[in-house]
Order: sequence, then structure tokens, then C-alpha cells
Amino acid sequence: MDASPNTPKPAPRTAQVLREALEYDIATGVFAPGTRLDEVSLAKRFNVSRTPIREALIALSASGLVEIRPRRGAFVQEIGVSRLIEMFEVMAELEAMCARLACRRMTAADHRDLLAAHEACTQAADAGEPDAYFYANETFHDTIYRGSGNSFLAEQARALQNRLKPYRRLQLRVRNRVGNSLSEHQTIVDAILAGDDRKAESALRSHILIQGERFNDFVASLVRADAAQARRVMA
Amino acid sequence: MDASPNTPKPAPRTAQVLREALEYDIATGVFAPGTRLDEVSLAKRFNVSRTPIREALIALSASGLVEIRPRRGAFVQEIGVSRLIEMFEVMAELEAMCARLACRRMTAADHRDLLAAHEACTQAADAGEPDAYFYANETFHDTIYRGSGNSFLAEQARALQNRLKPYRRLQLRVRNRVGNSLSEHQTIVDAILAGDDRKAESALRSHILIQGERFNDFVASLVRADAAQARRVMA
DNA sequence: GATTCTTCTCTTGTATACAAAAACCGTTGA
DNA sequence: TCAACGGTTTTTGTATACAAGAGAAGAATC
Repeated sequence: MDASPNTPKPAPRTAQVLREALEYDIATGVFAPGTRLDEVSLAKRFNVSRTPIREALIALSASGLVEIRPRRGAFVQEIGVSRLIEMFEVMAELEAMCARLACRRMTAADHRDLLAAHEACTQAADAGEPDAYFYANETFHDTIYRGSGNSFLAEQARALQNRLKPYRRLQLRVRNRVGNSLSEHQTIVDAILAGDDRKAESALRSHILIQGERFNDFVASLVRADAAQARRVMA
Repeated sequence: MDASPNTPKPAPRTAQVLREALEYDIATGVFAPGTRLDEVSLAKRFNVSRTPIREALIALSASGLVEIRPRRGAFVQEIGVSRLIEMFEVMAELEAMCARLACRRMTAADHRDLLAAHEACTQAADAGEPDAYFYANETFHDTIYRGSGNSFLAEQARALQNRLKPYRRLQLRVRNRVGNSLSEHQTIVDAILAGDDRKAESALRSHILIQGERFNDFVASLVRADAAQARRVMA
């Protein structure tokens, strides 16, 4: 439908562009959790008036990335440890559901995509590039989301993945996480190709939940990140 | 923390109030899916300027209730039949997850709440009041959400329940749906009280998915609703 | 007569102006 | 020295003003 060759010009809406820019800056940690997002500063920074800034902040607030405290301003949502666990618990379930459905609904072409994504992960891991692995990993999971044949589910999974992005990134710093992640991927791929939905479901669930089990490592990296952030604020 | 006895006065933000008002009107069908939400009309209707109206619409757009087509305006999100099935599929999974966790995490007090909510459903059903049953049913499900011990999950479930509200309401018009719903509730309650997580999970999943199986009835009611809407548009 | 181009209007999107609430800060008092 | 009070200032929230794109209606052309 809207895959027409020449889109007539999407008409750039400043507010939407700003929303994506802010989203990106939050996901990549430019704006750390708890940071206050001053409207006038942002307006100056982007060379626009406060109106589109406000609209972007409201949209971000609705999707949970920022919190708007009435008459106090917008703050990057701080996610406490317990809430983070809750979110990972839900993420695990969504991904498990995707895997289960993917077993039944993936086409041959989907299988090829899955293998390609897995191969890309392997290469990034072999090259020892954590950032490359991070993105390859995202693509791998997204392939499964799409393979579920449920576009709404895929959107939900993507949205939550996005919210957890800053924290998942920290995860990969944990010793040997990349290697383990990769072998878990292998198990998942095998299960999906074999059409074993029970196995795929549980493999993906533990792949996500493993972060909960390795909780000590996880908290440790969080604490270190907080300390680094604190130092940055001090400077 | 914020459970202080005397909240100092939440300071009413017009935009937030508007958002809730519009949300309610959409959920109850005052604004049917596909309806265009004109900013100036809404502004006049609520006696405010366009600014808070826009902010409310943007928030609703982010939560999926309305669609903002750039430079064309806001429309109540039209949910096609296939997407509706997808959403119910996800809803079923979220509820199943809540039930599974509730089996392990509900306290004795939660069990009492659950029984009370079930009792309220029974009374509403016996009284033959579909609307009362609808609300009692919402409370019943919400009790399970809370019982999951995962507040993020509970929020997600509530949000999706809210988006599906107009369609679930139609569901109850189907012949004998209330009676069947009630007996399914009984199965769920028994499973949760017994701590049988497998059974609770599958019972709740089918409780939601049953709407997919009864798909012919469902489409029929949708078609009738669409026809009614079409007539309204013509007039 | 149908189609396309033009113009006009209406609506959205952004900027600015104004009001009110909250934060800041220095002063005053104990 | 510290706490409380009052005024100032900064910042959010809402209203209004202005610009530009989309839609509709009419004129011109084939």
C-alpha cells in the first residue's frame, strides 16, 4: 500500500523528528535516567520553539520513556531495579510467545532470514565487537518477532525491547555474556527450524530471563554505571 | 512515598483531563472508530484552546487509541478484524501469564479479593444485567492482574484491556456468552486457589481466545456495527 | 462532457505571548 | 547557626497569532 516507489514527500513534522531524536538520545544514554529535560534548553538546542518540544515530550511520556511531573517538568524515566526485573519478566514472555508462534508460522524465507541473522551474530561475536553484536542481536530477535505472524505482537515486543535497550547494552559487558548468548541463539534456531514450539518457547524465555538469574552481575554493572554517571554529573 | 494522607492538591492539568475524557468517549463508542477528531470542534466543546486538545490527542496517539495522519488530523483508530485477532492473541497471553504468576504469588488477602470479584460477577449474571456484568468482569480480571505481583505486567494488561474494551463489550451480546464466561471464571478461580499454575494459565488463555473460536459470531457483530456506522456516516 | 489546472478556504503545525505555579534566594527572627 | 518567611525569578501550562500544506470548488482546456 504505502510501499509505492516514490513517496510524494512525507512532509517533515518537527515534533515527530524531535521525538525520535530524543528517543535515540535516551536509549543511547546521552540523557541518563533521572535527567531533567528542560523545554527551553531543548528548544534552543534544536532551534525550534517550545511547542514541538512539548509535543515530543508528551509522546515520550505516553510510551513510558519520560515521566512528566505536573508543573515540574519532564524527566527521563528512572527505572528501579525491581521494575526492571518486572519488565524483563514480561519481555521474556513476549519473546517466548513469538518463538512459539514462529515455529508454526514461519515460512521458508523466514527461516533463511533467521539463519542469516544468526550468522551475522556469530561473525560479530567472532570479531569481538560488542557493539556490532548488539545490533546483530537486535536483528536476530526482530526476525523472530516478525516470524510470529502477529504484527501487533511484533510491535509490542519491539517497543519493550526499545525501552530496555540501555539496560540490555550493559548486560553484554558481563563476562562471557556474548558467548553464552550465542549458544542460546543456536538452541533457539534449532528449535524453530525443527518446529518444536515447546522447546523454542522455553529456550527464548530463559535466554531473556538469564539476566534475572545472573542478577548479581547485573546489579553490579548497574551500580558501576550509576557511579560513572555520578562522576559525569559532578564534572 | 506519595501515599501521604493529604495530597497537597494535584493541580489540575487540562490536557490530562481532556485525555481521559476523550479516552472514555472512545471506549464507550461516542466517537466511533474512523471518526475524525477536529481540533477546533473539540476545543469549542470543552471550552479550551487547541493547545491542550492537541496534547491530549498526541498522548492518545502514542497509546494507540487514535491515529494522527500528518497534516490531516486525528482519527479514532480503526482496528481491522485481523489486527483485532492479533490483539486478542496477545491479550490472552498476558492474562495467562498473570494467572500463572498469581498462582504462585497471591496472598490470602488476594484470594479473598478474587472470590469477592467472582461473587460480584455471579450476582450481576444472575440479575441479568449485561452492563453490570461487564464491569464486574473487569474487576475480576484486574484482581488477577494485581495478583501477578508484577506491576508492569498489570499495567500492560490493563492498557490492552482498555484498548479492546469497545470490542469486548460487543462480545457479551453473543448468545449465552455471559453464562459461559461465568463458568470459565469458576474454573480459573479453582485453579488459582489450588495453585495449579498450568491449569490456571490455560484456562485463562482459552477464556480470552474463545472469542477467536467463536469467530463467526464475532465478525457478525462487527459487521453489524460497521453497517450502523456506515449508515451514520451517510446521514 | 470529462479532466486538469488554479485559486480559495479550511485545517494543521509552529511560534510567540501571557498567566500561574513552583523554585530560588536573600532576609529576618529566634 | 538554623529555620522560616517573603519577594523575585524561572519554568510550566494555556491561549492566541501566524505560516503552510491539504482539500474543495470552479474555470479553462482537450
